[in-house]
Formats: sequence, C-alpha cells, structure tokens
Amino acid sequence: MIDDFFDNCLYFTVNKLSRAITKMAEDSFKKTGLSPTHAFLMMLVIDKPGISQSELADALHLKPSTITRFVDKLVEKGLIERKTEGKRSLNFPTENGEAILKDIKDGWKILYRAYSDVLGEEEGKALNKLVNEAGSKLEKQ
Amino acid sequence: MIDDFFDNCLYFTVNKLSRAITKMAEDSFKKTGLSPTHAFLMMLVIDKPGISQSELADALHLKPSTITRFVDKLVEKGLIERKTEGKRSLNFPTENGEAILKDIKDGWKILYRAYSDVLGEEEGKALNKLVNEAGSKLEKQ
DNA sequence: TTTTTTCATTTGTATATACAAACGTTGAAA
DNA sequence: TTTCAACGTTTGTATATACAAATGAAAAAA
Repeated sequence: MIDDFFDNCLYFTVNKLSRAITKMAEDSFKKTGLSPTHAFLMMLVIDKPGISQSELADALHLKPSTITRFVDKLVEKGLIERKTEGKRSLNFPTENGEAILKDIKDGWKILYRAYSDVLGEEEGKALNKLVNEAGSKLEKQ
Repeated sequence: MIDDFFDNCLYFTVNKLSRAITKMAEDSFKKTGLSPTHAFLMMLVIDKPGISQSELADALHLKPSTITRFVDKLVEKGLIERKTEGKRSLNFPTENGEAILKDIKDGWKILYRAYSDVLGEEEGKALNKLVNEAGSKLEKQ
C-alpha cells in the first residue's frame, strides 16, 4: 500500500528519524536549559573563544542568519558575549557560559546512552557513520 | 577535535542529513507548488478519499495539530475539501487536487533519482532501510 | 585615492513543526 | 436520562530554521 511507498522515500524516513531523535535530544539536554543545537554552539564557543559566526555556521552546517539568531538568544541568556571587530562578530563565553559545560557534556552522554540502548551501541555507531557520510555528500549538491 | 565529536552524535548527523535531503526534496517537488510533506498528504487523500485527520497524522508520523495546519493550507489552495462529520474531519480531493497527482509522482521520481545518483542506488536503499527502522524504534520511546 | 567588488553579519519575513489548552462530539457509567 | 470520560480536532503560541535583501567593512581595481 501507500505506506510502503513512504517507507521507501529517504526524505520521509530521515525526517521521521529526525523528529524522533530531536525529541530525545531535547529531553537529554533539559538540565542545560538549552536546545541541543544551542548546546553544541556553546561547546564551540568554549572550545575556541573568539570564534566568528561564519566559523560557527560552518561547523554546525547552519546558515549565518540562523547563527545570528542563536547567538542572540545565548547573549540574552548571559552565556555568550559578542565583540564586533570590523565586519566580524567574535563570540566569547561568559563565566556562566563556561559553567554549564559540564551539564552539556552530561546531556550528550545521556543522549548517547538513550539512543544506544534502543538501537544497540554498535548499530548506532554504524548508522551514524552512514548517515554522516550521506549528509556530507548530499549537502554538496 | 571538536568537529569529530559532532560527527559522532546521531542527533547532529541526522539533522544535517535532514536539512540536505529536505532541500533536495523541495527542489524536486517544485513543479507541484507544494512542499514534499504537503505532497505526501495529497497522495494519502487521493488514495483514500474521506480519510480522517488522525489517520493522516498516523500515516505521516506528524501531530494532529500539524495536520490541521497542513490541511488548512491545501483547502485554501483548492486541492482538498474538508467535510465535518461529528467530531471527525473527513478529507476529499477536489478535481484540481486529483489533477496534480501526476506532478507529485514525477516529483517523487526526480527526488529518488537525485539522491540515488549521489549515494548510489543500492546504498541509498540500504541507508533508507536502516534509517526507517531506527526511526520506528526511536519514535516508540 | 577614489571606486567597485567582495565578504560577514543582521534584519525582515516565511515555513514546518510541536505542545498545551480549548472545544465539541460521542459513548459509557450512573 | 443525565453526567462524565474519552476522543478528534482546532487554536494559541512557540521554536528551529531558511531565504532574500539590507548594511557595513575590507580588499581589490581603477
């Protein structure tokens, strides 16, 4: 029937998986008070204080305008400080920003455990590898 | 470095892939004037005229409120007619709605070709199968 | 040195999707 | 038969993300 048809469409199955794992990730990062992507952005800023927004966009595979919006929110929350330098905007973690790194790392572990428990650890890794490679190939189109 | 860290996170890689294939799908369905998910919804309504919104939600793995919004838009476009029957809302294709089925099927083929060309047809199928299974398991949590 | 082009960022606007609460209908229990 | 609980849908509101246009700064060309 028609359901089979959907199940054979990578657009459909990937988005189904995306919604499921996004929900799981949001739960896992709850303690940080951040969405998973905001948490990743914080990690990048802590890892390289002064990182520019285009570097963030590259690393997260998101558009610059999206990064502006995300950083806005993290500045509002007092986790990032933005310094404008010429045409660039450089991003530094505040003290509070540094302080949540532990919660973020915990969140990541919780997430990893949660999906590994369901999928199997090795299967999860294998899936991840395939998904990552496919994403890299398709995003170049 | 930290990029490797992201590449090992299924949340991250799946969403990267999701954005890439969503873009590809939007291009492929351009001729229909619909987003891919709207197009899938139309297929369901044509396949089973009178289908209810909760059936649509089930088939598309989306929330009922989302279906309401999608159907609203398709009614506005003159592709679906909604008939309220008691507490249910039944959905029928209009003549114009039926008429775009061909474009939708074409769109699906274009999409399939596009990602199969990049990933390899067999690899694409294999990936799809894994992704579909993982999505089904994770969405039950 | 002035002009033009390129580049990084921001802003305005739009879309897909979700959650929680509200609403109306139906079927079950009293 | 009235009341209540369950159900399907809708509405209000919120989030992540994108695109296109605007802005402002730097680099290149004239």
